[in-house]
Amino acid sequence: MTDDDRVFKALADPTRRFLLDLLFMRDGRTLTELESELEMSRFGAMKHLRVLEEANLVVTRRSGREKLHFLNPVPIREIHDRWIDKYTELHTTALLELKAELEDES
Amino acid sequence: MTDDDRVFKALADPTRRFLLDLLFMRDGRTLTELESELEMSRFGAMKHLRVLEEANLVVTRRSGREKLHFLNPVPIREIHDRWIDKYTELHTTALLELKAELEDES
DNA sequence: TTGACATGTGACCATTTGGTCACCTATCGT
DNA sequence: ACGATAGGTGACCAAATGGTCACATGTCAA
Repeated sequence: MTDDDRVFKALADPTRRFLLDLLFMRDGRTLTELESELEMSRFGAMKHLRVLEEANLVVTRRSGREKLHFLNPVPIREIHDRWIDKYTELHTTALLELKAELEDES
Repeated sequence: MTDDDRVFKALADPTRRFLLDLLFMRDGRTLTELESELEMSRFGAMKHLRVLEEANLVVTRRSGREKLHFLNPVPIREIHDRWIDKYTELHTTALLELKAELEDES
């Protein structure tokens, strides 16, 4: 399994994306705190966090019996750079802004 | 299935990422041309292209009996914007440049 | 030191996914 | 018209994935 395979497989699950959303809002949470936000057992949450950690999307630090989780944005940025050409980036941004405007109006 | 679920599931497979790489290099290819680059049957390739199209990562245009495929960068950009904070973006870019330098040296 | 708490492991099962095939429709060039 | 070419559908099977549980380890606080 390659590095980028791990990243994309990790992002493929909605629960794991939700965990990243939680950490994007506030970093440094424990497993127990994150698990309380999910609709599944602690074991399910732990399995998902492990996948995120192996993909390097989440980095952790131990503090006594607690394990703190932090979001790492680097792999996300690498996805962007893989398929967004520097020269078309401005164009893509303009399209996104147009889309946002249209959705605001509707 | 939500829009972003389709996008991430589509990106989860290495063959589909390779198809995006091919289209990133050169747009407007037919199914037959893309299939010739893969190690699988035409049906496999077609199934993958269909998934990419339903995720809006690839858009198509018919021309006679041929179907031309184009890369659409918008969903990729949306992934980036979901977890990369405008304020930390510069920092992340710096980290990536550092990483690239280290890999060049090794 | 003892009980409660935070985290970790391996086995297990239901569902989803990747890939192939037989067969079909539509369009091109002669 | 007709063979060759480009693309499309539904069924099918092996392998991977999401989730749970019984059980285990390490750490805190009184």
